[in-house]
Amino acid sequence: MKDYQLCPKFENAFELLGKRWTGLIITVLLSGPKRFKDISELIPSMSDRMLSERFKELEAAGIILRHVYPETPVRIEYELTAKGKGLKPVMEELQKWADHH
Amino acid sequence: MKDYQLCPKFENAFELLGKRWTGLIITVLLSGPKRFKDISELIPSMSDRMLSERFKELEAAGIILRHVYPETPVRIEYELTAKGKGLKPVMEELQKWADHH
DNA sequence: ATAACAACTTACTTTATGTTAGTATATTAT
DNA sequence: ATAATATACTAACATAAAGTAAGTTGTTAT
Repeated sequence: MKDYQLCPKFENAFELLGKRWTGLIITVLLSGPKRFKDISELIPSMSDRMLSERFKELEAAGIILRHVYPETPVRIEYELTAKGKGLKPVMEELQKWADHH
Repeated sequence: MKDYQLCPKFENAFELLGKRWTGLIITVLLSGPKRFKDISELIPSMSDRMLSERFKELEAAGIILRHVYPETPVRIEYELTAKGKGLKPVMEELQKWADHH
């Protein structure tokens, strides 16, 4: 029964979300811009190394923006782009599912 | 701005979907029960080894069922449980997102 | 007896992730 | 002046996950 065909865009989406931590990082950012340390504390089981790597991937994918505020100490915030915010309904449905099952 | 708290159920959801191939396998199964070879052909970049491993994880998580039909050659089908089918809205939202961005 | 087929499994290599320690820059404390 | 603190990382190394290719099992077909 091979009645289904995967679409490349959908497969691409999973190359991102199918990586560990990516979904949680995006979810946390849906509540507003955050600093490195904030996210690190909200997802304590994730290492700094992974957060740093995921930030770079998400920025390259156009899902987050990196803002540098030259205060002292320097403040760097990560914020979802429109593309990133577009994932909100996905996360909401997933939250519903997680609650039910 | 630490105004967000992750819920454990949601984190669990990402322990599954945050693994490579899991999302695609579930998506393919949303169109109906499939055999090992069917899925393997629908997702050609995935190895048999991974499909086998993911099937076991998904079965253990109560997301798919394994049916054995003692024909010759034996037919084995994998089918989503109610819990598995519950992910349909998630995948639909993700598909929408993938189309727009 | 040999080949063909589905559904895997095994052994080995490569990549991803985890762990711990360290760097750069600036301010504050002693 | 020196040490301590803070943020935002990076580097080096170890372990776990995933990729690759070949092999196994059980059955039917030739």
